[in-house]
Amino acid sequence: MRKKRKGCDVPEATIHRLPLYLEKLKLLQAIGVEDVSSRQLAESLDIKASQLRHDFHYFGGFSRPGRPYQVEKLVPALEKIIGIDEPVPTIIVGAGHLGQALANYQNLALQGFPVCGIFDVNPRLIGLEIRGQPIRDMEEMPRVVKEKNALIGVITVPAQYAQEVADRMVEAGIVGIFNFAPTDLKLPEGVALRNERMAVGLMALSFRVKCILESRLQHSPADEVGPPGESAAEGDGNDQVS
Amino acid sequence: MRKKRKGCDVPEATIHRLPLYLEKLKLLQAIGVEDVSSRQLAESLDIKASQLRHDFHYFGGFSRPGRPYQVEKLVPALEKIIGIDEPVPTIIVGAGHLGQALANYQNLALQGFPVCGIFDVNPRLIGLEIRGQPIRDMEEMPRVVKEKNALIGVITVPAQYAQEVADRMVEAGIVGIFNFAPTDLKLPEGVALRNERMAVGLMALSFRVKCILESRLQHSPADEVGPPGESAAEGDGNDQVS
DNA sequence: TAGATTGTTAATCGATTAACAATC
DNA sequence: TAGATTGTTAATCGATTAACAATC
Repeated sequence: MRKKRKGCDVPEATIHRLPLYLEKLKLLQAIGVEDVSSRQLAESLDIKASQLRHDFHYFGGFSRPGRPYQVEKLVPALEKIIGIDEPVPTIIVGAGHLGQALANYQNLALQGFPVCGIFDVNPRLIGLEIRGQPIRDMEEMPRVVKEKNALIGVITVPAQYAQEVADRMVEAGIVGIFNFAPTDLKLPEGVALRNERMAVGLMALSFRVKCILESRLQHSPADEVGPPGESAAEGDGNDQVS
Repeated sequence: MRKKRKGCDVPEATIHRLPLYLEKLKLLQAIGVEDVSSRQLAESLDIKASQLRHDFHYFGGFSRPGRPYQVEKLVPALEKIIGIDEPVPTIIVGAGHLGQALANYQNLALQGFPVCGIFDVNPRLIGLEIRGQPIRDMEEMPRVVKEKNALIGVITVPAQYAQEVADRMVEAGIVGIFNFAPTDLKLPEGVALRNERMAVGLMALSFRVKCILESRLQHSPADEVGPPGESAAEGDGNDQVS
């Protein structure tokens, strides 16, 4: 017994690859592929086969050794691991442009996160319907969370209200918070947090863009547009320079 | 001369921390703080001071040794490194809910990414104004990119159109692509890509939520809601279990 | 059997952290 | 000077990759 705290001491990097594996496997499933080897699957994701097997090894028992993976078995196995083998009821607090956009985004439900409540404090928004669902008064949030057993809460309010919203979510029983507000939320133990900061992503991209522009200047001074290359690439799920 | 390809061989992890440093420093600047030590700054971001200094060391010359950092100097230095010392003109292709939400998000411009064009192919959307800017026909995109010197393109179209949009952006001269569509884009060399997949983030969160629920069951079987803890935490900019 | 494949351990690589001389 | 701080190198840690026995 080394470090076996539940089934949860899995590296961050591995956790972030699980959804990518699942996505690719669902595509294969859709076109009727039955078996897939670690080499094939890894290749299509631009990673090493040994990394994929190493990742799967944290959970184990996806295949018999010597035989490739069966898509039909691997898909539900990954869904179980990720925790979306049954729908994860999700609420959205903040019915501004972003909140409404998310509520409208049908893919969320398809991927296992049905929106079971949208809330705001703005009386002008309350009552509006989005995909058959009314925007509700924030006061109703705790009741809805309990009724629908909502587990995940998405925060799309302005930064100054985010902490208060988070506190009320936690009190209502929300277990995971998906935060779009650019603030550092303080949460009690036993609540998961993921910050989704678009500005951070844009700035990382900007850094690369700056590097590319600089290298263009070096290679072809006085050119308006650099010469287009040819190679292509996909990444670890986020970003890279092609 | 070991590995000195331009100024761009900086670890991913470091690049992603730069925006966080900048954000915190701007907050300090706003409340009139003049000097800040690596220890203070690192503490407020829940990282080690040595990591912060190590990160800065890739660029160097932010302070004289022995003296703390001067906020007034560090802010513009970081902006320069990230590439937002002057505004980075940005276009959005796809004026659906998400595209409109982003176009409305004033913070983008404030953080250095003014939206200089919003495009779609849907005639019902073309002509609508968002914050004084009309949604334009996709055909106009190349012209606008050239006129405004747009560098970054945001893709908020359905997945099946994303590759075509990306191709046209690259042809028009876009250097960095911020992709919200859940597809693997193939890009020529010399174009930076960042995928912003909300589903991936939600699934990583779901994994944690599942772990938390399991551990609650272990500790207090037959309890409806686990006992709230107390500690708090901030992360590396993304996610963690508190 | 021969070839292909997995699960699993060991080797490599890179990022984080610690240590400390140089500086103020 | 003594205390605090940085820049920078070395030590540690963790994640990726390679290797290979076991299996089909």
